[in-house]
Amino acid sequence: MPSQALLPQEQAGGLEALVAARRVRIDRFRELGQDPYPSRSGRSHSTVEAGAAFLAAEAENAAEGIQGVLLAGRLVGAIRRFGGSAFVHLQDGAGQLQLHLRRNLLGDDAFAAFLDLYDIGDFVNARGSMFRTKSGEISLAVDDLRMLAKSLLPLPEKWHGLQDVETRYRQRYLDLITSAESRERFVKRSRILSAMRRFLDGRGFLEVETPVLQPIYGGGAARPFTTHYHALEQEMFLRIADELYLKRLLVGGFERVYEICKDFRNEGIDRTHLPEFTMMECYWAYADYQQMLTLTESMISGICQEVNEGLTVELEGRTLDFSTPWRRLTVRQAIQDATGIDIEAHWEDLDGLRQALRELNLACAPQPTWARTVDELIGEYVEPSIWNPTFLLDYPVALSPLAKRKTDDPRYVERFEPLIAGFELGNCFTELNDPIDQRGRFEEAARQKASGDDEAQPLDEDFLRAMEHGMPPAGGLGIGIDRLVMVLTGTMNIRDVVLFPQLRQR
RNA sequence: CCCGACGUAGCUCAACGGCAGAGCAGUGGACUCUUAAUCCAUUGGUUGAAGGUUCAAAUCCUUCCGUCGGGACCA
Repeated sequence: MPSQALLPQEQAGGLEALVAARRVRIDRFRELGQDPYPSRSGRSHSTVEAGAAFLAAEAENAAEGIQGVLLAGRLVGAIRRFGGSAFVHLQDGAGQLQLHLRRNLLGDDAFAAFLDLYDIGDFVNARGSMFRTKSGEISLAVDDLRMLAKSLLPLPEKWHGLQDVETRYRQRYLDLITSAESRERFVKRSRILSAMRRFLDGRGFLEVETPVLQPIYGGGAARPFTTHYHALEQEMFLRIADELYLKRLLVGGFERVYEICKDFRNEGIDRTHLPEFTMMECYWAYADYQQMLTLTESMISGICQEVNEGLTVELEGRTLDFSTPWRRLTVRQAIQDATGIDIEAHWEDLDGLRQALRELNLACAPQPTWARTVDELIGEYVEPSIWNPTFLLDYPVALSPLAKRKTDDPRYVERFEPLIAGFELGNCFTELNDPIDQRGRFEEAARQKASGDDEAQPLDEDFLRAMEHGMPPAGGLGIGIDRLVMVLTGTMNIRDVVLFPQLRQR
């Protein structure tokens, strides 16, 4: 047996010894004329299909009929050896199934080879017949076992799993192998995305792609990542939003468009922010923000119903209720409820608003403009007070350079944000399509930038030219996909819904 | 960027100024229905890195690296 040959390497100790022992086994496979990394494999059933087939046959008293089942997957957990037999679980993309290996079924040589040459973590083909153990677990009695891919490094321990947060992010594959919960969360993320695409496709929206690298960034307030494009010898920005390009498509005659893509914002990381995040933006010509509101409500509640088979989600021990209709609340009312301040009493009066804050002893980081101060009040006092899905409506025009004014009160714009679990899930407004008003708002933003607001958007002449050719009235909506996945999966940290969150390079 | 906590065997964790340990995994052995298998034996360490204090440092101090939490910045 090859175990004799392991002794010298064993003295090396630690991980090196574990790897050295497995390398010896790879050599042993080759000495036996077997390829430890064969190109061909086979499969007749997934683990779940095999279990289902067995149950169906058992119901007809024909359980012996399930023979010649060929599984493919990874050995996981622990090998439970009993001299002449052994148990181990095989995990594939669908689930797990227990394998029972017996000397009298496999033969002496094959059984010895299993004990000596196979490790937890290896990919194998296992062929056999289905049966139920004495303790009732549906299992495969293996009559042929083949190596598909020998592993060199050990998997995390079976009982505690992978606890180290950093390793879970840096080596996500280990997290996925050992944590069914994590695996299911990412499966659900995928289902949420496909449900959203089905919803939008079903309403006549066209999925499009727009530039990630942009010569001028816009469509939001954020610091961008910058890069240099050598061939054109010019500075470029990674997009902070795709809004201005999607609107160009409205100008071009597409009436319903959407894009699901990564946006990049050069800002800090916390439970609800990552510098690289996924956004869905959609634009609907001839619709306004009220129609978009209905669309948002039915889309998100519909997705929740579809992926969770219900309208409630448990998050941090509390219940989120996605039943429609969601609560509606104006910005003015929400700020008044949360702080006692009526923003109309200090309209576009930065000093007056600051004075009111001081009088009420409200902690609020100093902001360079009136608009940013109102924004700060929403972020500090309104958002944390919201739990169930709520539409925050009607923002002051100074906060929203791309939104259309309300016809009955031009101090405000037709805009809402859906708030859930203390944070904003998205942003929506009736899009500004008056090119003269749009130019004025850009110029106002440029003045704010000059007066210290380094997040204000730069003027985009090319976009203005598009709008000057005529843009239909439209509603536009953006939904933060990562945050949507958080609330629909009951996850309180955005890093747990992103497969490979950014970490500092080590 | 600031404050705090943490970093020990492949994994999960002890030891908190006095010989660096356990469980799991691994290795050798017993065992043909286990599922955290059991039993016997056993390998495995630059205690994140560098420096300092001390007779003696995983432990105390300094700097650096990394992660987490909070703040700052920020949708």
